[in-house]
Amino acid sequence: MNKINRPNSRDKIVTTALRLFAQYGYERTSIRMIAKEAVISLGLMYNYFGSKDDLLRAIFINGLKDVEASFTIDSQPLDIETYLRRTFGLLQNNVHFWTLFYSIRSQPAVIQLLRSELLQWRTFFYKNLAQLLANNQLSYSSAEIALLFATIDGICSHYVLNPQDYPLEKVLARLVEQYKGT
Amino acid sequence: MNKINRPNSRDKIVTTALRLFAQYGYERTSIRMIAKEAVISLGLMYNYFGSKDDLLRAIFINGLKDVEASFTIDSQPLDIETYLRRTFGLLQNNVHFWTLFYSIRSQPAVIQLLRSELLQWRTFFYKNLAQLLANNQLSYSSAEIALLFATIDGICSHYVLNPQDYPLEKVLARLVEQYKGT
Amino acid sequence: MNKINRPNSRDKIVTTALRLFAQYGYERTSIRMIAKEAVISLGLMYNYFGSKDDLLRAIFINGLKDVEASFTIDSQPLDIETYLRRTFGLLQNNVHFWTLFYSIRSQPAVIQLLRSELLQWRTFFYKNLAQLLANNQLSYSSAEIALLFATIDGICSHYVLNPQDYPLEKVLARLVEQYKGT
Amino acid sequence: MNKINRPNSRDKIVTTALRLFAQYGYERTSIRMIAKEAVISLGLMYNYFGSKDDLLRAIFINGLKDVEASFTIDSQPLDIETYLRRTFGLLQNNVHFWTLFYSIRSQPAVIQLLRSELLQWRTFFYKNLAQLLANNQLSYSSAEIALLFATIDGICSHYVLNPQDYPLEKVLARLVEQYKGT
DNA sequence: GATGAATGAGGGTTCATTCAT
DNA sequence: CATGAATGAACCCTCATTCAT
Repeated sequence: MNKINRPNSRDKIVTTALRLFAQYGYERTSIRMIAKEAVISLGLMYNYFGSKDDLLRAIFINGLKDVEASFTIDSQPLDIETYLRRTFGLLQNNVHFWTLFYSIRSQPAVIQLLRSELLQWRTFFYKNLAQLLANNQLSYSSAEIALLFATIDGICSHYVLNPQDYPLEKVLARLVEQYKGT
Repeated sequence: MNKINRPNSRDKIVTTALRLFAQYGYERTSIRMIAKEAVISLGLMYNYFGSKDDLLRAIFINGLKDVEASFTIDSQPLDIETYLRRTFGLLQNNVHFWTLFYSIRSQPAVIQLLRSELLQWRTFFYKNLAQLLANNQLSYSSAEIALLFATIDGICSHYVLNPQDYPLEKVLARLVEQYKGT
Repeated sequence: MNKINRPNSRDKIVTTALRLFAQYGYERTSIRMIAKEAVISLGLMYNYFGSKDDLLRAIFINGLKDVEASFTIDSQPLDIETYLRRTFGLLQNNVHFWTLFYSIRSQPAVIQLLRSELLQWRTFFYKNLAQLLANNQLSYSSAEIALLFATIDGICSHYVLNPQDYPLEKVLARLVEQYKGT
Repeated sequence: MNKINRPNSRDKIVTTALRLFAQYGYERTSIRMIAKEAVISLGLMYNYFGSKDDLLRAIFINGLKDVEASFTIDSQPLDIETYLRRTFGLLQNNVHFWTLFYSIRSQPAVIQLLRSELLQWRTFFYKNLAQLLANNQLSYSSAEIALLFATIDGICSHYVLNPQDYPLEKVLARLVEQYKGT
């Protein structure tokens, strides 16, 4: 939103594109669809973004910024439950983005566009998890981290496949138990 | 392969398509690319499959058949390690297929084509995991199953993103420990 | 024509398509041919019409509108000669359209697209003929109408097969005689 | 039919092709459809005919032969009613052929293939009609002939558009009246 | 900033035709 | 005679992108 809540064109484009990309997939969403849905003219997108790929990249970078923001404000260590709750909170706050994220992460063609962003995300996540395990007096071998990473990522990807029905809370509880109980 | 190792056209199409779908993604792989790569004519695919979608479906169904085959031959219960080794063995035996699998599972448009196959796969996996946990005197609440499912799925999806470097063996060992040690 | 005689793209498409459809037949006229002949780009047609079928339908509806317009302006009954002259006048004014009309009316595949338009045309024509015969104190049994309809339709179809040489005027005169003389 | 009622392949091809051409149109009927419907192999048609166009021509020539045969057996003049009944009899005996005939006669592209046959048919018909009118002490100006030709042709073309419902008998009766009564 | 007509490469698909068997 | 796998030109259509207004 820009100024007094009047969404400007750029925001309308980004928001609409994110929604449609998530709903139909990046490739199946045409610029025409976005323009029609956002009620703007066909060519306007090119005033703000160089290409469709650029638009995707902008959306992506923007979405990942939230992650970093969410985890760099703490001065003191988080316990596992808090950490997971915050992670899944991000997921639930922006389901469209994470749906897009997972629909794209495994697409070899598109992945090229976002190589550095994805790498950065992965690195950030790894560091965070290492810190988390260390802070909680847990083993933090690379295997342990990779395992926890895979678990969290698996949960998130399952969640976005079916947000309505996924028992996120229960799975979270069980995961906390597993790590707390050891 | 047909007869004395001479691959017939249908097999060439399927093999090539699987490889290219995995490499470039389903949408970005054109029938023309497949024909050129398989060194056949443009129209030949349509002698064997009704459409590009049909080809994908055939590849998919075929790939998932292996999973079922691999887990329905046992008369006695498997322990966790054996089960995981076999699962990851399938993954490593057919990396192209599983790359395709993960590149498609989150694509809303394509998912429609394969809804029933995906559901079947998920159901089969769930039942297997429930059985596995029960056989090994472990809790098998739905949360526990969902958690283990997400973990295995997460590992697999991470593996196909980078088969060369992923420390599959170590992660597997750690996962076994986690479940054995409890 | 748009404004000061500068034909806009839509008109160019419609005019060119009508000419080519008439000349080569609907099926044998490709979108590429139309684009090339109209000196526009290949895809432009799709800015104005949803499909090739849609274009045909638009041309058809437009052509038939003229018929109705031409016969609904009279407050008083027409005599046979006037009626026939007007009918054949329409034919001569828009030979391309009527050539297309007759090239399509008997094509089972294409006919589906235009079922309702063709039915409407036929109904309108029938009503007109009934009125005409009644106004001129002639028998107007259904057989009489069907016969006159077939005669006029036959003349028109023969005319468009060879507009240069067809003795339309003489045939018209003879037909008028036949009905006047009875 | 060949020999003792066992239709040979050539006949099966011709019969099936005629039916399908009439039903779907020449362009929309593929060689594949014919082969499948005739239960023969895809390539067999090319053993008997040089091309799809050749097949059409053969069907056409064959169908028109019947017309000539039907009208060259008489040693004595026909009266109008007999003549018309015989003409419409041919129509009703081979609706498929005449449906095809009318679906093709106005198609500019296809007409080239059959130019000489169509011309021959028209000439034959004209001569016949001239003879008929002369024999029945009627005017036989070229306009009169063209008019009668158009009328008969119009009736035939209307008939094949809807053989079930067309009031052929009544129209015929009215036409006879018209010419007898004058 | 904003519009939308115009472009043309490239997509999936069809189909007449050939030819080795 | 008969088969059907194989070919590739051509078809309709979509879409990212440009640019004059």
